Amino acid sequence: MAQTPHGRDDAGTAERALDVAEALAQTRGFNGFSYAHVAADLGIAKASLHYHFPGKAELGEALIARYSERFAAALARIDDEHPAARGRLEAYIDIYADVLSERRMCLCGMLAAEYETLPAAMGDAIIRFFDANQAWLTGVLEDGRADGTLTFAGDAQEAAQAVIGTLEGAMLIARPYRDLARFHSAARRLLDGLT
Amino acid sequence: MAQTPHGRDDAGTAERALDVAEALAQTRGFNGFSYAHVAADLGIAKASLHYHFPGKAELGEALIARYSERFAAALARIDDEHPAARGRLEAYIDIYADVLSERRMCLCGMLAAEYETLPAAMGDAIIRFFDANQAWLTGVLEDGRADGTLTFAGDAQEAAQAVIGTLEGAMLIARPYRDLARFHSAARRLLDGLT
DNA sequence: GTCTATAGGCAGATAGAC
DNA sequence: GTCTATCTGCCTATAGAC
Repeated sequence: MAQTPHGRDDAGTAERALDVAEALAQTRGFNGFSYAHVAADLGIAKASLHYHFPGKAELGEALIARYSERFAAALARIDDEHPAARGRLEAYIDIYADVLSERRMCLCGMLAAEYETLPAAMGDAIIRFFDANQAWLTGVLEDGRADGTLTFAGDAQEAAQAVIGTLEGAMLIARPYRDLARFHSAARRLLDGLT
Repeated sequence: MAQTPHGRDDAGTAERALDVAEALAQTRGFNGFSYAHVAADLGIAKASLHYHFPGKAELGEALIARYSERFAAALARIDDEHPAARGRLEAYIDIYADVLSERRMCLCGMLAAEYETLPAAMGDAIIRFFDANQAWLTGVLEDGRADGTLTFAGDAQEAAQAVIGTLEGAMLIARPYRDLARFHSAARRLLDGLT
C-alpha cells in the first residue's frame, strides 16, 4: 500500500488514481470513465495505471474497498462523537449531504444502478457495503427506540433498509436537479417520521 | 411513426428496437448497451438501426419520450379507475413494483444516475419526467389530505418529491439484492407514514 | 428498409525500453 | 514506476448496393 508520510499532496500514484477514479465513478458511473480519463487528470500515461491496477475490475474493487473502509471509519467516529441515537442518525445523514454537496452520488448507490454490468467481485463488495450500513443503522435505531429519541413501527432491520433507500433515492433525484434543498427536505421528512 | 395494426408481434422495427433498448437501458444503463446489443437481439444488422435512429442520442430521446407517454397514460388510467387518493397512490406504487418485478430499474431513475454523461436533450427530458410525476403526485396528496385518506405534514409538493425519491431509492437498492420484499417493505412503510 | 463493408475513434490491455 | 508503441476489440457512424 502507498504511504502518505507528508500529507495529501505527497500521496502515491495509486492513491491519487483512486481519488480521480472515485470522483469520476461518483459523477459519471463506472461505465462512464476510462483509464484515459484518469491518466489525463493525473498527467501520466495510461499504461502507468496498469502497473498499480492490472485491470479496471481491480481498480473498481480497490475503489469500493477504500470507500467502504472510510465509511466504516466515519461511522466509528460518529459513535465516538455522538452519544445519543438521534444525533448519530443526523450525523449519518450529514455524510450523504456532504457527498451530494460535491455533486457526487454515493459511490455504491451509483454502482448499484450499474450492478448488472459489473464484475462479480465488485457486486459482492457493493452488497457488503449496504449490509454494513444496514447493520450499523439497525443498532442506532434500536438504541433510539430504547432511549426514546427515535420512534418507528416494526422491525429495526427493515426500518434501517428504508432509511438507506430513502437517502440514496433522494441523492439520485436531487443530482440532476442540482438541488441540495431537495435532498435536505427529504432528509428532514425522514427524521420527522422517526420522531 | 410505426404503426402496429395487428398487435405487438407485428410492431415495426423501430418499436421493437425501442423495446429491446428500453430493457437494456433499465437493466444495464444507457452506457451499458450498444447498437450491437440491440441489433443482435432483433436479428438485424447494426446499420439498419441507424435508419430508424440516426444516433444513440436520438434513440435515447425516443426511449424517454415513449416511457414518459406510457407513464402519463398509466397515471390517467389510475385517475379513471381509482376514485380515492389513497387508492391512486397505491396504484402508483404498483407501477414501480411491476417494473422491479421484471428486474428493471425505472428508466428515468437509471438515467438520473448517468445524468452527467447524457446528451442535454436526454437530460432535459428526464427532468420533465420527474416534474410530471411530481405534479401528478402533488394532486393526489392534496386530494388525499382533503378527503382524509392521506395524512402528511407540510407542503404537498415537497411530500411528492419525497415519495418519488423513496420509491426510486427502494428500487435502486432492492435490485442488487434481487429482493422484491425489500421494495415492498419500504413501500408499505411509506404508505403507513402517510396514514 | 435492410444489407455488407468500412471508416475512425476509443476502450482496456500488453511488451519492452528506460 | 513511468514511458512509448502497439494490439485487439468494440464503439458509433456512414456509404452505397439491393
